[in-house]
Amino acid sequence: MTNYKSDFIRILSERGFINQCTDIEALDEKASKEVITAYIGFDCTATSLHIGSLLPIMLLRWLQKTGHKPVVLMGGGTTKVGDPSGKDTARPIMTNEFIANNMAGIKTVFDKYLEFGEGTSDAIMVNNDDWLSGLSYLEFLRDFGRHFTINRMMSFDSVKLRLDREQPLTFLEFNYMILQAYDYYELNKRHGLSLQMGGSDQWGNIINGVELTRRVSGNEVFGLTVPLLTTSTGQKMGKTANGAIWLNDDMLSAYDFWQYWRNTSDADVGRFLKLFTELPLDEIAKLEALEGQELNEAKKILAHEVTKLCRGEEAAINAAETARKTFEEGQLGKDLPTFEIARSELENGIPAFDAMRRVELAKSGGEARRAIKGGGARLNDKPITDENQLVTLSDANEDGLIKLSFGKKRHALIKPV
RNA sequence: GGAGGGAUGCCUGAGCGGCUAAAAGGGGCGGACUGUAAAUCCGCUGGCUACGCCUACGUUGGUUCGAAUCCAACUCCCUCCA
Repeated sequence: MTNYKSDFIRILSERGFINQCTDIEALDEKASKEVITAYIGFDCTATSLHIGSLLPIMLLRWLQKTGHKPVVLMGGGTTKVGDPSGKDTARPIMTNEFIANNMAGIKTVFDKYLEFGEGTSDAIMVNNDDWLSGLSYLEFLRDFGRHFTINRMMSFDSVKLRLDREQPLTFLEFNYMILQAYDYYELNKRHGLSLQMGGSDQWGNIINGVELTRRVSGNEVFGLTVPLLTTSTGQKMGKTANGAIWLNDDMLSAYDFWQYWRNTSDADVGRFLKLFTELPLDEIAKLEALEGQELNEAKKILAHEVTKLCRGEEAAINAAETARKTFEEGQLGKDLPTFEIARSELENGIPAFDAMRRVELAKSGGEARRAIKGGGARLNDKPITDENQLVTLSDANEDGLIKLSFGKKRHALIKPV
């Protein structure tokens, strides 16, 4: 490993953030001498980002921590087009209202990771719709279109993937990379940005921007990507039986968020501690060295640290406590998802399969029935043997709660009201 | 504009008149084993209070006792020709 001069590049390198960089030595040199302003773009395709975006966010956080200036680019304009990178079908066109709504949801998460303001290393947020929507087609083609050759565009992975698989790539999507490249030029001009970062799937888009900026304005700017994270089992991160692991708390409870990290595979613990927490490396090295069952302690620390950043310390502590009660003491943790059901209804009894569905452990009655048949459903920790078995008020424990479980890890409570 | 090929469940991909809620693999979920891990083995994988019913094989009609399978039109895609 090379000895980097700047804190920024050195830390990224030590922690495993760097996948590719246009010119790491020159960037390091620059970062060691002056405050660099760097940005990452975020698509507005959903009302919240999920943990797939956490790595880029941590990147911005380290940037700020090492004295540089982060710029969060909301893709309000580019989301109207849709990034074809890594996708083998076009995404449906999203309405402007939908995009605006998504952007509002996504914005909230950044306050937790970055300091916004007017100071030299304070973060700012910009929206590329501000300059993209007003572009005049013909002028844009003459000023910027001439810098792109089709020959070269065809050689990018995002394009090749579609062509190789004989999937259609519309002209709309084909233009995405040009718009993103233009973003870089525009941000360099407006705010003096000299570094664009992103996931490794953005490499092609990023170097297009680097080149466009150099050709049009003659400025040397940089690009840097983080690895596309997969778990050691080769899965993309962030999917579970319940859905995606969202960053926004109204989309996923802190308990479920905590649990996701607690369930990290052994082989991933060290890597994730380096990437997703800010613990010192020597401490991580100790945790990583734990073996067998003891590694579970490292997973709890991982879960705590990540949850603390994203959801706050109190939420992290509560989640840990609920998990401890649920798994280590076999009791009921108060953060388990709780559903209110009318007393009168419970007096008559609700069939077990229906109760499973009502507390959202199963998506359908059929799924609940299958779980029961397969021996994976439990009422107050006792296996449910008959799918029509009634859940009644008499199943409530001393605190007046009824516990239903789907598998060993997913639990929910019924509160009679 | 002309000629051919294609569209199947979360994905890949068989089926080409009844035995097909649709082979096989992947993924996912559950169980056993464990450490709330991995690997391995086993089961499940459209909906419905359910030995039955309903919706499904691009869309809409048609042929037939019966269609994912045959016919027609349409939509979208691919390849070749102009």
